[in-house]
Amino acid sequence: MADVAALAGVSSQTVSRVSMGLDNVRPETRRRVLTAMAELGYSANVAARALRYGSYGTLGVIAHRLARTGESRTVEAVVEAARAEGYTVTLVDVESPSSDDVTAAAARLSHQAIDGLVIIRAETATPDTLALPPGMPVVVSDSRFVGHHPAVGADQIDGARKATQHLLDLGHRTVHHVAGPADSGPAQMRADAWRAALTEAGRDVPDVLRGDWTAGTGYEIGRDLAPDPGVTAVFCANDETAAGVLRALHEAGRRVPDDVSVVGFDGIPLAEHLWPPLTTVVQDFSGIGRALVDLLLQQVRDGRALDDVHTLVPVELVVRASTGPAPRRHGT
Amino acid sequence: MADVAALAGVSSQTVSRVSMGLDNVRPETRRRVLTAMAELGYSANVAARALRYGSYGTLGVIAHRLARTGESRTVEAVVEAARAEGYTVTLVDVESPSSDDVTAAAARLSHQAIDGLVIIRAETATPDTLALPPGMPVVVSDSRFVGHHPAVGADQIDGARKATQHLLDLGHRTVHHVAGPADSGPAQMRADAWRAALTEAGRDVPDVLRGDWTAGTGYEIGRDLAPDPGVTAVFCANDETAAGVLRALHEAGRRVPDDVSVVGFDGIPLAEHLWPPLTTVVQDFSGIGRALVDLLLQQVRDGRALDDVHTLVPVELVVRASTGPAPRRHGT
DNA sequence: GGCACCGATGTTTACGTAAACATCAGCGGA
DNA sequence: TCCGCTGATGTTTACGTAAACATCGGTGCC
Repeated sequence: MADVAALAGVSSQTVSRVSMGLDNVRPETRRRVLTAMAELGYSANVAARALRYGSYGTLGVIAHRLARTGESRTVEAVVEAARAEGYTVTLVDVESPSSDDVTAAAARLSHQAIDGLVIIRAETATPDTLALPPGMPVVVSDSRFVGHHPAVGADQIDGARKATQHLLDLGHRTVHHVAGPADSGPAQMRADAWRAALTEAGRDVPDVLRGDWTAGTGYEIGRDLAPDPGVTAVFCANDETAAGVLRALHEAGRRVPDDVSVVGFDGIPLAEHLWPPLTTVVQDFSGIGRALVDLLLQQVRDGRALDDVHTLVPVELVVRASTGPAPRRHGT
Repeated sequence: MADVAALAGVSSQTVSRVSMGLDNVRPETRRRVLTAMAELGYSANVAARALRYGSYGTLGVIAHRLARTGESRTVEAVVEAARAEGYTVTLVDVESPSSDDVTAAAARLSHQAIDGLVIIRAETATPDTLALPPGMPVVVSDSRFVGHHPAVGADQIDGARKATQHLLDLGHRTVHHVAGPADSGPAQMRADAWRAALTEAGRDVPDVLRGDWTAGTGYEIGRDLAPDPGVTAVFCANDETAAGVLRALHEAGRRVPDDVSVVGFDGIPLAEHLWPPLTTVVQDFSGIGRALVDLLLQQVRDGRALDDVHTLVPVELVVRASTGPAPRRHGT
């Protein structure tokens, strides 16, 4: 900056004014400064600016298993929304969603230069154990922090109800559920809503089949289910799991949807191109990302904590070829 | 820091020494300072430290369409590798891979606090138009920058050759190719290698079918291909595209692999659970991520540019049920 | 013509940290 | 006993920026 000032024959303060776009600089002076800046390849030092202002123009994001569908799409949306607001995003991927790891990540990040923190799917973390720097604005996505930190989540319950009801409407006597891991909040909500929908309809509630979001366990569970003629409708906690179930059904020679109907959850781009195309509950990940950034920036800018805000993002059931009428039973 | 010093009854310099872990502080003094730090919830201000040192402990990453398979897995690996080296990662997602957008993103990022820059799949950008701050260390992944910036890429050529050869070995007369977008370097390399493999084997080279990495165009192209009995083997530029092709073949009633064999590229987790399970060329994304960070940190730490380093990460052909012997032709 | 005011620009200072240098107490050897 | 050395700690300064304040030349009005 001093070099630029010297070259342009002005004071460093004038350079600062030009670089900040203030208008109380003579056009002629401004031009000289800009020329000097270009010539020296000058650009403002962010560290100094952050030091001066106490803010960084950066949001921290903590995600678990970033490469997973929901995570990467949410992160993409957060990055996008943050950019629109003039913020960049610093990312930390935690190995496990345990509160210890999340706390450690939060600590690492808050020692970094961030103005606020987005926690994506802090599955098992409980509020008591999440130690955050005092005054650090936080939002969480899809978690159990609801009531402790502002939160944004897709309407898991509505989605799971719609999926279950869709299958019942098609004439299936009951619906089996391949759930996500027990320590996941969203998995729990989906399972609960599935159970509630069956109970309200007065149907039998089969045991929950416990998956871990991966296609691999979906496949294994599917192989157990396939020989059972009583299984005619399966609601899977996510699309990957559903893909595994579909594969197991194909291998066992059971036709989809003639013998068994399958529904997924998430709405991954590939869902439409599985075989058969998968009926699924589509989440609006980019809406979630925008809402997260929105809620976070409200706090960052007002310097005020929003404790009990909870934004619910609607979901949509998209019906495709993987679901169909229940097969006629013998003697019916 | 001043508050901590006052509370502990020492100078701020002593606080600094404790916070940096230097050992020339009496244990008793250190204890007092640590107590004061804990009491006040003190943690060092990164901006000031960065200002003092001129380095930020942060790497910038520019990605296009972050939620795509290869991108998110590479980013995850970069984040992981960077963390292992004590760096955090700041992320920018560009809307298009054009050099304009990448340049703008690089400019935005270099105004941010970063020590080095990772560009993932800068598809169309050409070196001439990529204006980077002088002295900013850079690595690129899978791009045409090879020879201008240090680069890391999967061995696209070997992978595409293996895929094509695998199909020829199964007795197929030729192999059709559903390519990625024309402006993508990796797509180009895969198409070139496919063409070379066919030519060397003395086979006909069908027209390239131009996709855009999505399952949607794979499906559309698949619908065009399905009615043609001359099409018995299809090599797709990525797994998503292959999923679309599979769907189109199923809908048209062509059996896989009995009538048509299909090969993908990338090795997404879902590939194994498509129907039928997809033969594909598996890329080692986490290896790529590690190599990128490696190459970048060499430059950051030595302050020296590595101009013509090009790390090639091996790929592996994984054969599954989507490929099989060529169907017997009439009269053979 | 002189004075008050305004816009353009320069000067001083503070942000929080850590290196460099200064100081000071205590200890061992001559 | 005194000197010099060593280790612990304090003081000064610089990093690059921008706010706050100071200055200076010009303009308009009485």
